[in-house]
Amino acid sequence: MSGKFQPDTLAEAQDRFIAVWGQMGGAWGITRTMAEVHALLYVTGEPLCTDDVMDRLQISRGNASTSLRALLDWGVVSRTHKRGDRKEYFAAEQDVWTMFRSIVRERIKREVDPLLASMHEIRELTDPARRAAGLAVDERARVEAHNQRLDQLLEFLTTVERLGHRFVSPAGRGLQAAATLLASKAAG
Amino acid sequence: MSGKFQPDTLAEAQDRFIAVWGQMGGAWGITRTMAEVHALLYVTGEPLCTDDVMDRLQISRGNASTSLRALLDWGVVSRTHKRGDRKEYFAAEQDVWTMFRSIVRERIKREVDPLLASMHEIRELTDPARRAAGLAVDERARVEAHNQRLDQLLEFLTTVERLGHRFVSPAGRGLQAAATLLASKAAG
DNA sequence: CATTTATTTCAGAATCTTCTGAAACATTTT
DNA sequence: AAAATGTTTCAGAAGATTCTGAAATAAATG
Repeated sequence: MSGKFQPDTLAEAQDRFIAVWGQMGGAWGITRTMAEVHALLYVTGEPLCTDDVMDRLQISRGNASTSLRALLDWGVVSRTHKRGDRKEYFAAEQDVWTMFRSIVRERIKREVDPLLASMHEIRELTDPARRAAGLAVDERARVEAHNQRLDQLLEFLTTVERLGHRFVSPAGRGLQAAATLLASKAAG
Repeated sequence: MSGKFQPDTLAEAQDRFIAVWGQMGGAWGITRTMAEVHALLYVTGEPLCTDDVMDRLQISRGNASTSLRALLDWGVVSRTHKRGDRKEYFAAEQDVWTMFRSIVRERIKREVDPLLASMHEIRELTDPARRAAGLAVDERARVEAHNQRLDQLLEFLTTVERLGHRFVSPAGRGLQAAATLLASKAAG
């Protein structure tokens, strides 16, 4: 016993943060391990090499390599090197808003944009100019209601996509400020 | 052949929408089937019973029941009845913004709030007033850097949580308008 | 250019998630 | 209160995802 101070309190806090962050990753469609690796790099604050990650998280080399690569692709982690050391080191982006901006950018690119493209294709299937000729009136009404539903969704998704782009763009600092303000207690 | 008009163009458009919406569900942490059931109810626009869902999506009764129940819990689908019919029918919320508001409300409640609670707990582990006494200076510096990182994240998550609440609240129509405006081409 | 060191890849294993189908439960009708 | 109809639950099966570990590849060193 060494009095009030536990020498590994910091390590414990890190571990718990890693666990919680990993859990969250799972709920939002990225793998738990990938989120854990990110959490480790973020909470550590300094560059770690593959072996550091393997040892701390108790995962295989393959898994560590794959997760680090994925984090690089997302743009939330970058490579570094140490003088006189052949290994690669990895460091997480330390600014939370910048990190979040990267995540938004990638998710729009990977999920929203393809979804919008598909939705436009689907919408064209029932484009009245090309398809409605010769329909019975009730069928025509059904197609029109369908089109209204798709259009509503398309408009919504387009708004989301535009907001996202604006947030992500260099000028998007403004949106960050707006968000902070809108979320403040003052803005009633 | 019946000329230009394909009698099942509507059904094809619905099926493709269901597929695309289901796929998206997977990427955002809800099950594909649940998203498909929701897509079916949304795109159909009228109440369907369990058997309708089973037949159209080719899934088991258990799966249909569970998915519908989950959608009810999320608040994006509601129960209905038909006169002279003992079955329950299910209809999706038809307003996209209302639907999205429900999703945001639930995700904050289920994922952001618990995350914030855990983060506060973790932050307290390294609360300087209680823990820093008697640390070597370098260790103390490390703990302080750690605390700054957690605080940054906590502040960010709190902003997200507040924005979400404001969006979801009855007064949140204002935020919807703001979002639409900010995403418009006009707002340069 | 052979050796050492570091990184990536990927087939199969382990694990986790989702689905089925039948039994249990609930409700309404006769 | 028995029968008929509709709904939920859940154990095990099916399926999908993630992980391991060793082989292949790449890069640096002497």
